[in-house]
Amino acid sequence: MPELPEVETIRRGLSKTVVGRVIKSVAVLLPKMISLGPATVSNLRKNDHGKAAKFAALIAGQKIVSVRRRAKMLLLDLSGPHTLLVHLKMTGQFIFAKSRERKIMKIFNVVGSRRLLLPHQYTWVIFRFRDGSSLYYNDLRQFGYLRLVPDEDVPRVPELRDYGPEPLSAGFTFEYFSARAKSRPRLSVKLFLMDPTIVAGIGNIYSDEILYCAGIRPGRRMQSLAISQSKKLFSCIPKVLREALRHHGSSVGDYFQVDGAEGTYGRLHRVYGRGGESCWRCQSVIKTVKLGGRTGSFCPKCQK
DNA sequence: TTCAATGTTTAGAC
DNA sequence: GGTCTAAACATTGA
Repeated sequence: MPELPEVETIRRGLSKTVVGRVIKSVAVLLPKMISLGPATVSNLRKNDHGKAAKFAALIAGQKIVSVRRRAKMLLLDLSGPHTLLVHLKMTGQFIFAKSRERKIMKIFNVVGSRRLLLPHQYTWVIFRFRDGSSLYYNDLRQFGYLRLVPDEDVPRVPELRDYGPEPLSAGFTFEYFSARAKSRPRLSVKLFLMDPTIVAGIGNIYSDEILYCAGIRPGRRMQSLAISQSKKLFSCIPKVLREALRHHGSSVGDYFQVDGAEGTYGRLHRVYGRGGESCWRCQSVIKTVKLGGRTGSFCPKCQK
């Protein structure tokens, strides 16, 4: 569930907490979560035990110099010649805990919630710093990964290479947006927004919210959009993402900030996750539609 | 016991 | 190459 606003919030949290700290040791509790080199997903499934030891040995003694973000990927620059790439996928979390004391946090499952003590049954990697603080990587579904890559190989990592422009950067222009729209005329507008090679960092939550902002139904084909709708859609992308960022993202599912706090944007969702409820603007019942196996929610009156 | 749901990314068919 | 479908991953609850 972490999308651009959530991952950027986590990046900022890591910048404030772990940057400048020196890693004393790393505990890898589930070797399949980590990998070495510019590997693709197929290599991630290999599960050799030497891998975890090598991973830990390469990281121990390193200082975290900075934390960057590209799309939904986090890049932790280490003082040595490696960068740690982290993708949280659906349920990955980074939680920072001062000193050695275990910190109480919440893990929210798809339905319901429980409070668990850290480290818990979904903690897979623990970074222990020289000053006694710790950074926990938790991942209920185990879909995320931590990949240690030599600095010179970072540009060759396939996902990083293929990402489209950052929607909050100057490189994301209306000219680019319309050119890509022209090349995918039959694609539904929701799947267009969610395609990471077109624009980075947008998933199911924010594609729904952006389309509500733009007044466009998720199933509309790109070629059917009027110029005015195209422009509105383009302007809603940074508008919605920046608004979500101001609220530290949406805590639906398992997303939490690095300090364990929730993101509050979920309270402001106009359509996502609100199928069957009424639209705040016009009171119509929010409908849902399946597109490419994904559920999209929209207001049938506010969105055309 | 089976199956749908969940999100991202990749692979394959047409 | 565009477009669509399915699969992989793990867990949960209906």
